[in-house]
Amino acid sequence: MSKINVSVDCVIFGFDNEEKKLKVLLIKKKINPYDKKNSGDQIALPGDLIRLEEDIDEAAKRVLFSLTKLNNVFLRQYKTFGDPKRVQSSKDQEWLKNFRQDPNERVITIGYVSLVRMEDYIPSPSYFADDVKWVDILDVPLLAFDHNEIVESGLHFLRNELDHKLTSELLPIKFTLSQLQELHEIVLDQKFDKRNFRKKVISKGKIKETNEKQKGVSHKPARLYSFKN
Amino acid sequence: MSKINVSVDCVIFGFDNEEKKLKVLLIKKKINPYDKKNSGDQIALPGDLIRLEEDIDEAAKRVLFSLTKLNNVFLRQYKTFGDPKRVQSSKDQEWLKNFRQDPNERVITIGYVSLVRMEDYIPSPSYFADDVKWVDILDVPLLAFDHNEIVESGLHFLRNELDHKLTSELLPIKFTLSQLQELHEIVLDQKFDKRNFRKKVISKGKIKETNEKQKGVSHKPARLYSFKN
DNA sequence: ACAAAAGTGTTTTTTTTACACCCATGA
DNA sequence: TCATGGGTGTAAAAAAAACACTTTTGT
Repeated sequence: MSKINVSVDCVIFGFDNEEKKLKVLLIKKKINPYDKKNSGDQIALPGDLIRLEEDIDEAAKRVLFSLTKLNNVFLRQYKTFGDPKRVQSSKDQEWLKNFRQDPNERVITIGYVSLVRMEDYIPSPSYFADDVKWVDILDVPLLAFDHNEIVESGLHFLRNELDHKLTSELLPIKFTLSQLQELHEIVLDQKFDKRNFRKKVISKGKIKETNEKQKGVSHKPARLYSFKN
Repeated sequence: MSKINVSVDCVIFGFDNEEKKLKVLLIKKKINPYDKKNSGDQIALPGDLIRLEEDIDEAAKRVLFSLTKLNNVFLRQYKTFGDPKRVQSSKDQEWLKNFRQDPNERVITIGYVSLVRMEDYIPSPSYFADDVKWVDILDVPLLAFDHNEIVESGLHFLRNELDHKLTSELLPIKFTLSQLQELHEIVLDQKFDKRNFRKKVISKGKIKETNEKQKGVSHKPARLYSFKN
């Protein structure tokens, strides 16, 4: 017999339009209500065991929804973490023993990343999540298990793979080129030249002009674009 | 209880220096000796369940060795396959029922790719492998489970990720630039211009000249290079 | 009229591609 | 001396980077 616990962990990056920052969605896990010291307090990625007959991509969607109520998020599998000791550090045992039959058993986890517009996805804690919040990627605290490593490698993956499919989730259906540029700048943490950025993005042929313009802005209104298809 | 069988599958690509082709390593699985029809005959990737307390990267090495005797292969994890029905097609049940307690149980598999010099890695079947062979990537037959899909996506990954770490396994410690070029041409299935290839590969700074030259060739002997570090 | 972001072209630099001949060796 | 693959530079084309001023709107 060599069956193993398998979980999914979701690294949801949020593009914060107000603070112009990239954030990551973290949950605070419910602790044992009888534990007065709150020693089981844990900040973690939304993640949980997958079910016996569930597709892994489906599991990622379900788990994300069950803990945060986020729905319709495009999730991309990027890496599986399988160190046999990854959940056995002492900091994690307190929580595990309330939620798992055998808290010492290994868990292999499949990592998923996504990138969403923060304002469109208001998470709300549920199930074993006591709280859910967006945390600046520069202020990520010590997390449960190996979740700091999972966040790091998720960010790395995101920056290398930033493309049409991920970015098209992030903007309104109709958006300005400046919004698109800002998105790229925040995610990649790099500045681009306005003219060059426009030339390149238009030449890629993934977006098209609409006839509409911004309304109610106290400057020249920008033309709105949309993604093709 | 939601523990699941987890396996690794190794997609080992072999660079065939004689035929100048890219091949993939497949095993023929042992069938039930009492089954006269040989109906359990299966060609598959080398892969097997991981052990209870084993790191997944270690598992990939162990499994590859246990089935093919290949050793010291640099394996890279690239994707996890988790369709709950992936091992339940009828073509696979015959074999499974001889090797698994419950042949209907799902198995999640973690895919690993590698690229090796065929001549350096002479596989030899062992454990439940009846035979091991290198098969031209254009002649891959119908495989067990979803292994055709795993091979396809492994090839895709390889072509996108071909880099120093993968290629340095493929050549002798000291190699000529023509050997390096040929390797790239075969793996990527593309021709390159000799002068441009040399310029680019030298400018990347990953290789260095040695003072040695080829010996015993009936043409101008080529300078030998080695990878840095 | 002013502030604020939109919009737009040209030049320079860098990178990539195309291309052809002489060289050193073994047979 | 011939056959074989080794080795080299330059020009053209394409892609990327640098750069500054005018326009339209709301206040």
